[in-house]
Amino acid sequence: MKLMVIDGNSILNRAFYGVRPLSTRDGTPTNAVFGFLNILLKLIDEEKPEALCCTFDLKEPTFRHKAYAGYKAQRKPMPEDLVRQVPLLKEVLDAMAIPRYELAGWEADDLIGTIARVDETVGWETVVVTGDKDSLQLITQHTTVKLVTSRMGQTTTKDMTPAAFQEAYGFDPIHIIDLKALMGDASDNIPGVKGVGEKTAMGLIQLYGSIDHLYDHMPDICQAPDTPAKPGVVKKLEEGKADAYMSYDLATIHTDAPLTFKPQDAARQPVKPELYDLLLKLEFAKLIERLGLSGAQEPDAKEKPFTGNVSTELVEGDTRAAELLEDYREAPWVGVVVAPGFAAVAVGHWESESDLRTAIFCPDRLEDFNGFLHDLFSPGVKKVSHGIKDLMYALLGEGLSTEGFCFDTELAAYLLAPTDGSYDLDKLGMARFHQEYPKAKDYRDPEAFAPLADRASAELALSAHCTLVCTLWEELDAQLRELGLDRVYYELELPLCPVLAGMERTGVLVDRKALAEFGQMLDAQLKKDEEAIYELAGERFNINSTQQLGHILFDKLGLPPVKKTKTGYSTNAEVLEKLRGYHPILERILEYRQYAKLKSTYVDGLGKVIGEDGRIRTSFQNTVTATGRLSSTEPNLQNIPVRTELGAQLRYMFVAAPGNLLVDADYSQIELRLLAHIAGDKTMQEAFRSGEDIHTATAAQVFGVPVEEVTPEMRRRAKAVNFGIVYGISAFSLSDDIKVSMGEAKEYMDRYLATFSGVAAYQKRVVEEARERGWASTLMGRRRWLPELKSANHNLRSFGERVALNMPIQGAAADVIKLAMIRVWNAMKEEGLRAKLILQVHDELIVECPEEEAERVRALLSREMEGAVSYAVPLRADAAVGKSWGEAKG
DNA sequence: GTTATCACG
DNA sequence: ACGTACGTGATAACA
Repeated sequence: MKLMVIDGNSILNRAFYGVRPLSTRDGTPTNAVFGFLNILLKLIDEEKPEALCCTFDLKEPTFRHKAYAGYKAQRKPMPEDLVRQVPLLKEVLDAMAIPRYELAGWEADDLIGTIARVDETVGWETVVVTGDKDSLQLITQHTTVKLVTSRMGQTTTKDMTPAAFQEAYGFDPIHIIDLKALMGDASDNIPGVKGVGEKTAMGLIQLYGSIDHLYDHMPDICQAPDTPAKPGVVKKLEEGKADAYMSYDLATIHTDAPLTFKPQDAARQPVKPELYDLLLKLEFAKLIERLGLSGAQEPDAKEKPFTGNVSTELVEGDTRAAELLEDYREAPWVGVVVAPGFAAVAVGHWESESDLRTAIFCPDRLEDFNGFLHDLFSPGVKKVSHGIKDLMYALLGEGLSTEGFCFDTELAAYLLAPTDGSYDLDKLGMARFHQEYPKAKDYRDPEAFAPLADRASAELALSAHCTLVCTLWEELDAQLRELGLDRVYYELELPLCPVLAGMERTGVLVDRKALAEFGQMLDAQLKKDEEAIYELAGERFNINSTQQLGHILFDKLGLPPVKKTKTGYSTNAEVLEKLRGYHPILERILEYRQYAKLKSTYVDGLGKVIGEDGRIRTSFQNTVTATGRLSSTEPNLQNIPVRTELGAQLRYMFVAAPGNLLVDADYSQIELRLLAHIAGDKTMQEAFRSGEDIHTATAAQVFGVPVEEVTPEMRRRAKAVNFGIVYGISAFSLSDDIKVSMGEAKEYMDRYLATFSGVAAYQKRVVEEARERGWASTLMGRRRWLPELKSANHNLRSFGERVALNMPIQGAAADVIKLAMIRVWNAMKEEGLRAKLILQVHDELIVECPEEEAERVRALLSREMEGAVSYAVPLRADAAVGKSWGEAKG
């Protein structure tokens, strides 16, 4: 029989620092509880203990530490956000029927020790779960300690058995007390022997085992062969003997706490019904699902989404449909949810203030249905939906209009919290109404609609989601206005949706034949490299495996490992480049890697998604990035190679259709220009107005030489500093990037900030402001929440500061090009052009148009992009025409 | 599912 | 004392 005892404070603490900040909608921090429960569930899964309990420290000064009053407690106080989660966790544990043990005057370690001792006497095994090494002394044949470390949401555990401990420390677990007696433990206020540190103490304990034994051999420890004792240690040990024995007592876990405990008391029990409500309150939807919980009773009336009634109607027959359409035309808005392939459509609207009607239309008679769709999606019916860009893409495929959409709940939820990651309707409903809703996949998946048996539940989901859209959107709208996000929403994001849907629908033509030939060439090269590599390595292995490659390079060939990853040797391009001169295999591997990347990701990857018409249709995600940029998936067309000559050949395979041309326009240095404007830095603004290359101009300023005397190296460094400034750099990273000493990097940055004093002042201002407000924002008001700035974790806080520096710049650039896209779209429409926007790559737009329009489009693109905003520094957008992307760009 | 690598701005 | 640049997505290996 096995009992698992959890060191509550320790694990909660690890979880707090290991899990990114999370909170409920009302601001209650929950990350530590979340992390704790994840660890707990994982361990229960792994260990399957028959009994389970948890121990906690109480705040009072503890029994053991009182014994040594001379040592003042100097433990840092727990951060406020962690303190608040302790009672929450205890509540959850109670609801899970997991007994808690806490005793005034006794440390958690003592309670754990006592529990483990009781277990042993009655023949139970004990697994101690903790993040602290203090408990290691409890290890016996029947007691193992699971050491938990948690970082970036990843939990790793290490099972410390007597053997594992021996392996790691070189002595028996019980002697960890002796070790601490010598070296002390600052975090536990154990002094140890003055002048004896970890190295010496380890050596001595490995050799002598206990301090008793050590002091018995005291005078001659320096004579022993292989002694770790340096001269002078004997004296220190003798002087510190009293300290050593006192520390020994302090370090000893007491296993005699007055606890009435039997392992049977902690036997696993079913969870209590309260758990569901509690987890709901904490907004742990995933955990509820994982535990298979559901509410025992009907949800509380006040938790209902609204007080009105919902009626759902399955619409059959076009007479009824036509009737309802009349209502929809008159309603100020209707909520619309569509199943894939228009298998079914749910429409909701308020019939009176308290009566919401949802109607589900099914395409039993496809012809009538198409007529219905045509009317429903006409500009006159104002529609609210969830994820309208995708819906518009589908509408375009059916030849339907994309006009008349007045709200998108998904887009709104994204703008309100752009780092949340996903904005499924059921999640939004859960967060708002503390109620469970069907998952979207229930009906979005075309498969879900196919079998007749699933149809009813799919309809139910449709209706529920339609209700959600109807009841959520006005509140989301109010929140947008409250946060000043309404202009970004209504003037930027919403009007961009039809533009994106159109781009996706148009797609981009790919020269299949050229791509295939390129692939064959790569294959041939790959084969050559492969053989050469096997020859040079003396064996065949999987070159794609970093593990096997690391073994060949660093173990077999004996090359010096430059860098390590957490799993082994690093073999990335930077490392291989550095080792290049040492062995001919390295260039081959570098070359192989380049070819392999091009082949697998681009030639094969793109080849797989070319449509029947030869065009590739990416999906531009508008609810993904934290800064407001778009992202491109399936395939990603925003990372097509360009930096190497070989890779850039791919761009010549993205072509215009016969009789057409591509026009490519990109902003020149948009982020730095925006920085100059936002920071109000006159020097930098002037540098841009002078028309000089900005990196050269920067170099001239920073190095104090005339522009003509700027060397390529100076320009390269200035460029790196410019980039670094935009990213919120540290001197360390800059030095790493441009391979100069830290001091030199610091020097560059100081000179840069002295030259561009406006930027320096801005940097200070923007971080402080973000810290005070809790968010960073762009000129147009796009917002990113930055709870990291208040984190107790230094790394997280620094990250928050860099983001506070970067987001307003990257975000502003994203805002500008989004605005430009809308302008370009409108202008092309107004001028009656057949030109079509097809791609956006952050600071670059690509249009396909009939040959005869190309010149006009080129001028239009430059004009509309440059005129999107009017700031202190003019924006520049260069446009060029070509038969292919490569041609138009080059 | 996570990790390492590498493609882009 | 600490750990190190912002934002993305796809692939192959490995657990």
